[in-house]
Amino acid sequence: MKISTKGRYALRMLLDLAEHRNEGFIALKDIAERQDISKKYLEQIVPILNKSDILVSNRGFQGGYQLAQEPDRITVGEILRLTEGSLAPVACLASNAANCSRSDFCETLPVWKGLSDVINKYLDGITLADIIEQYHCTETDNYVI
Amino acid sequence: MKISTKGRYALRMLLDLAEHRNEGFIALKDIAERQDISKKYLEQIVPILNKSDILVSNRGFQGGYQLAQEPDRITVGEILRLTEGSLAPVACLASNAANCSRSDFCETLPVWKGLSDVINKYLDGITLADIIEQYHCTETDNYVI
DNA sequence: TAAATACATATAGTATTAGTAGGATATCGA
DNA sequence: TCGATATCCTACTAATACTATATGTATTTA
Repeated sequence: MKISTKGRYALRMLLDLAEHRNEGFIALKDIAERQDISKKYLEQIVPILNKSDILVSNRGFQGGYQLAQEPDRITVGEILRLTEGSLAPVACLASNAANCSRSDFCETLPVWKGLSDVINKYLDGITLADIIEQYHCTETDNYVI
Repeated sequence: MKISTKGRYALRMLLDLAEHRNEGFIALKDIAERQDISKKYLEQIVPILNKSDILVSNRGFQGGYQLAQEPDRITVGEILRLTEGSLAPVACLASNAANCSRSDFCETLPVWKGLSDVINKYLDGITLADIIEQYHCTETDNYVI
């Protein structure tokens, strides 16, 4: 029941982009250095994000990445669903799930369904802008739905 | 971000015990057959639960397992924390976590902390009795906090 | 053209998951 | 006491996922 490095690094990368969003295209090299993440590994994560319209990229000299939307329009749920594949806590609830033979009489399915809803609802309620704002606040409370 | 078979099977085993709690000690063999889970694999999961006071076991002829508490006293959160090790969505929040060097200035930590709280709160709000009651209801809504 | 950068693909070690398998040990009923 | 039944213990294994590293190609701008 863990978020993988793919999801965590993607979030940190996009946060980094959000905080430098007035500096033109940001090279992956800079993000990798600031966040202390292998650039090569980030290169593997970027295409996942690039398929959606979260990122805009520019190749060549002084190329790099920019956010395609304002930080208050990008939610953590959106990022993690892309990178983790699915936020469903059991395979039978994932969008690409083969139909489980037990699903018709499974007592536990509603529990997992409810858990999935709670997780998605919480993460969809947090934007990149929320995280940055909270970080520069003295307030250290958690996010609430 | 998945609950493993250990946690899912443990929950189904305890639900089975809850539903047969007036029949004395229940043999693992019977649970394994009813739930269609390998008995040998269940034998591996049981000791984890047996360390806490969720289960009472009886060896020998006509031995087996019983719930040590009423089904409305046993929560899903309790079961899953035992079998999954921890329900923390990131390693640095697990109880046995080595201190992460980034934790002092990590922007994302509050997000994970909040997610962890939401998950634990939801799962601690559901008991075995809740699941059984809901299953025998026509109502198919999800659990709510 | 040269340098910097994104993009693509292949490889690989390590850890975790999800079991199997076999036997040892304890306990109960007859 | 004996044997049946059941829990308990310890390895072993195949498959998969995780977490990268390595190498090379395409593209852009100065």
